[in-house]
Amino acid sequence: MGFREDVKKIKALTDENRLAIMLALQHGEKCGCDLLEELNITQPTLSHHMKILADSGLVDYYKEGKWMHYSISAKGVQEFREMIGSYARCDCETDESVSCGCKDKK
Amino acid sequence: MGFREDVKKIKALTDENRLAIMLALQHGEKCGCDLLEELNITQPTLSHHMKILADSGLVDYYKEGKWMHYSISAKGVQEFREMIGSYARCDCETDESVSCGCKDKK
DNA sequence: TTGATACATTGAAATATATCTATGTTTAAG
DNA sequence: CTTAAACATAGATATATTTCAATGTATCAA
Repeated sequence: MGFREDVKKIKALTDENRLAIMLALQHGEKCGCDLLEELNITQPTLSHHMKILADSGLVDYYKEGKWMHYSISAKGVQEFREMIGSYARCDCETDESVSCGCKDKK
Repeated sequence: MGFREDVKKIKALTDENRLAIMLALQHGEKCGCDLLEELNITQPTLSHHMKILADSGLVDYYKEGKWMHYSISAKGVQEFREMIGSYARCDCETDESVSCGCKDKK
């Protein structure tokens, strides 16, 4: 099973700075220097985090002159949420034959 | 902001064994000894992982005699997915005024 | 009470991660 | 060609995480 790849993608969101970056990109594209001003971290640390977010597919980017432009990847986000859903789900919702007791807790 | 707590919850799913456990619980409640037979890990390691999953709220449990019974928490899963959605999302979907370019990539 | 089963806790070792300083690369302006 | 800005890479350090062996606790059966 491809757990390793999924773990790698989920780890993209297990850092406070990377969560802050996701929120910072929520309203549109930004360059690294913009992000640097919002996050109390050094430039190499930002570079490290952006590489992880880009590798995960959650963030798109392109280079323009000296600037790296980052943005949320709608496709990456959708795939990410579907992947999360494959683990964080409850079959009770759709399958009457299972008996994990979820319905009792609603 | 409460990034720290969210990071802690997301970390619940950043381990191959814990993902395997979530799948193993997908079709209903199981005890620790059942899970032990499916996962090539020792009992203390399973205990460690179950504590993390339980703390995250994704997994419910109750003790019955010698056995610990574990199951997916429908409520926990729903809250988890909503939390993930607050970071892994794209405002383009619902807000025409933003310009992160998501639409172009669909 | 004794022994066995299920599970938790402790402590140690190996590995992974986040962060910084220092330095390198690329681009553009003067 | 120089310089400065934006970003990447390398190396070091501190911290976190995973895992296991050893041990402790609780429950139940004989």
